[in-house]
Amino acid sequence: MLQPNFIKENKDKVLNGLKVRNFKDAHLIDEIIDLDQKRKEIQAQMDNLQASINSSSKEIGALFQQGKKDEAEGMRANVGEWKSKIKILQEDSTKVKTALEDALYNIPNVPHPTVPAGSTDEDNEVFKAWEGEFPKLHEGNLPHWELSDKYGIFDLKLGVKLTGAGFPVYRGKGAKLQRALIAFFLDEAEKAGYEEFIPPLLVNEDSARGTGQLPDKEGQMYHATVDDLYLIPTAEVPITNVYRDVILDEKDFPIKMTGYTPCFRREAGSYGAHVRGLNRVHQFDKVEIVHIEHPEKSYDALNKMIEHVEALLDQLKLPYRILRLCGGDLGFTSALTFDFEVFSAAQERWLEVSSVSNFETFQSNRLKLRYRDANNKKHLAHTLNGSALALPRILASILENNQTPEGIVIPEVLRPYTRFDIID
RNA sequence: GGAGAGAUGGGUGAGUGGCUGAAACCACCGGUUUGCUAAAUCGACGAACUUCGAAAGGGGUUCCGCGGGUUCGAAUCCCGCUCUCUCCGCCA
Repeated sequence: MLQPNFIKENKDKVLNGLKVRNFKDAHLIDEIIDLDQKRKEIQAQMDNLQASINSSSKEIGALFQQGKKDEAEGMRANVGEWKSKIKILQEDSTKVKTALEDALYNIPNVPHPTVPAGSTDEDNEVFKAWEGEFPKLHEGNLPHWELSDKYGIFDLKLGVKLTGAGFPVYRGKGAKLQRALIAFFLDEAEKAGYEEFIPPLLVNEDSARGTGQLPDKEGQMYHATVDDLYLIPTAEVPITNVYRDVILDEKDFPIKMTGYTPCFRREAGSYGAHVRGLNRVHQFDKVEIVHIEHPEKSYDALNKMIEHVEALLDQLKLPYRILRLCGGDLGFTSALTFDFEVFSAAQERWLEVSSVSNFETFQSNRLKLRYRDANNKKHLAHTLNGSALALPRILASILENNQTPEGIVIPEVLRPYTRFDIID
């Protein structure tokens, strides 16, 4: 969520940013400025009345003590009048604040200047193309879901029986490979200086609001209504919320956290083409990395996170490319996002496996995540996160790219974890 | 799930209707002192909104778990909620 003052002071910048996103409701900007002004005016009136009440109350107390009841009674009448005025103002104030908040919740983050204009994923910029070789597959190669059936790696039909569509059951060497990937990703994150967390998989409304899943993406989360908790769609939510309502010291930066969690996404309305196999599921595993940074250093941090994800893909020897998301494809809360796509050779498709974003102060404003500078002034910190990495599509591309007539060859870096080198 | 107790500033903890944004102690920070470490001593020390100011800083309002109520006046009284702790039950 943007701050009203920021919007007021950077109106042109905000409007231009919204244009890059193809954002239609630009009128909300003026509305916000007006509502905020109105809010201040009402508040000032209320404060003045309250100040009068407070000082009168003191006098009344003194008068009673001195036994001057008549004078005191007279002042009580005034106070009563002021109180009813405040009550009326209070209602206005609530209305204005609600309207202001609603409007603010509808303004997405201002894109970074390097974000290209555009409306769909076709307008994303290829930031780094793949310049190496693409895997050459043997005759009769198969997409990963058929490989899975052949070798017994994961079972979607069994998932339907146990839960429903989109809940894969990994078994045998498939399960071990999954565990190996998680351990590999976590170990690499640890080497890069991230502290590992195992957070709760259910979060409360405050947390979901803090990172911006609510109210924007309510329909994407599973909601356990009896206890009013949400299944996390990504570890970003609990891990970033560790620092909700925290005032950091400048020297605490950078804060680097990682965690493996299953992720739950309803993916409402996204059935159809290209969702076969593991391409899109309701529950998947992911290792997430989160940075909390000083505003001046957050883009350096973003670069480091990109390098970290690249190193993972290099080590797995998967062909990948990096996209800089255009305004239209950029997430609501993000200022700049790079997507990583891995080439899955049997489907001959690029599959998104990671998304690395800088949210600048958009999340920290909701989170009330601040730091004190050298002069003891408080400022909002910057938050960033990225997948490092999301498992299902990595698994899909490993299966497809590494298939041979003899079986599926395990990438070398994973063998210490799997303790087998082929699935046959 | 049943019974009871509690929730005050970074921590411990006082405060039961006005003099309390909040004692005291500890921690943190700044100064003085000291052969070093330590100790001693003095001072500053919460947050949000807002207003004046170039800034330093000053003013107003709000905040003692959250929400509502009583009252001229609430940390203090009343109601609802949430959470924590203790005991019992159940249990990986």
